[in-house]
Amino acid sequence: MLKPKDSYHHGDLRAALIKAGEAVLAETGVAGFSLRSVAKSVGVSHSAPAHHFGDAKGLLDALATEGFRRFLAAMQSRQAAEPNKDARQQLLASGLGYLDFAISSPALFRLMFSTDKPEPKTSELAEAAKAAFMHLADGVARLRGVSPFEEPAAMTDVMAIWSTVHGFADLYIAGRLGPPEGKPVADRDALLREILDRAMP
Amino acid sequence: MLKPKDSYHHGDLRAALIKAGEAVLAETGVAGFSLRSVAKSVGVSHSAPAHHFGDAKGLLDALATEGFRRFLAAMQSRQAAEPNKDARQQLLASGLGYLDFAISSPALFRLMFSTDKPEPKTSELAEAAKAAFMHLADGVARLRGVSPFEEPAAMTDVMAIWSTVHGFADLYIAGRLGPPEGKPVADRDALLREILDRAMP
DNA sequence: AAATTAATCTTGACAATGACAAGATTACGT
DNA sequence: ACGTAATCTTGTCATTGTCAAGATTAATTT
Repeated sequence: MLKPKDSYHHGDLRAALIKAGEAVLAETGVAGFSLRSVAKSVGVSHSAPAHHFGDAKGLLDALATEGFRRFLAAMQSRQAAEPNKDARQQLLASGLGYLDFAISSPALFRLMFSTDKPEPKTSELAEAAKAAFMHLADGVARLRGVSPFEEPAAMTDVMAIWSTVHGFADLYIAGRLGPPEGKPVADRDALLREILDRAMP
Repeated sequence: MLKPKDSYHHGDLRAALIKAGEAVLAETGVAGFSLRSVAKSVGVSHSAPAHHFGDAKGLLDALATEGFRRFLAAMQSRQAAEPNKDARQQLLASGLGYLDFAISSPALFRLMFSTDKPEPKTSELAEAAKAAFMHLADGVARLRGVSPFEEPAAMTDVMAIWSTVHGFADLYIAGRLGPPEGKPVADRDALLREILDRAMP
């Protein structure tokens, strides 16, 4: 898995482009994102990414896919920190992980939710996004004791919880809910807990 | 205020560019937006917009400013439809107007909240955005009988309500809350009412 | 092991774009 | 009427996405 930089073939270009793409996205935002800048930061020609991702949208889709996986991992990580709590506390913990991810990767978070919902075919992006959604649906199922896909009231809970945490995260990273910097994690978490608690009466 | 197309000066180019810019934004999204395409659709040279808006960000800021004004008008319009209701129903009506705007102008809505919160200087964008926020703050003040700027609990209400309706709108226009098309307005409104109601216990 | 095929990456080109500079045309104030 | 400022055009350059053609290396077959 080495990357001999003096050889014609890179060896692991696809992974390197994704990694560099995330860095460019984090630094410049989606506006300053360009295929050529990513290629340059990896040290390959401007046209090398095309073979792995097709066009620009292909690389952005790959970044969003990787983003959804880390997004799910962030929610699970917060849950794992308090394994013995009840379903409600587990669901709140997921919400905190949701916010963690948005704050740690705001541009990627925006990218993931800016594109229209991908076709539910067998695309990796659609699968990764669905896995994250299923995490929420499972959490509500445990809270209510019934699947949201069978009980409309539980699906309403899903939408209420999702809307609340998503709106909070989106407004937070836009700097519209308070001072962009400074608020310690404890306060931020407590605020989201209180607000999110209302969404699951 | 006529627009003699055969004269050297346009006469009302600034307004025409904003109008055309909104059309381009609605059709192609922010990704396909370009200064030159807007200029071409108005029938002026590719460099004409620069004198009125400086660079591309200048035009986008102007579009966002106009967007916030119509955004506020959409909320007030829904409120005006039921003038004799109590503060809670008025606030819910504002939320429906929030969603109305997001659905009618999704690309513009995304633009308005995608940029970082503008500097609170005397920019028109910051003023228009603040006016929309003040509408929400006033609604909560009427509901609770105290200003959110004096009572932290009321400010928490503001954040809860804003997060909920914003998240719902953002997920809705991304096609993630249900079928992108088809749902009649009545169902959509009823769903948002029920969810938003939880945010103001 | 040698040859053929496939995959990977480079080079070159083209049109579209944002930004800038310089000039042409018109409006406006004195 | 004159001079100044505002408005708009033309021309240019660097950057970008996309495509086509070729060079290099890896994989597969024989």
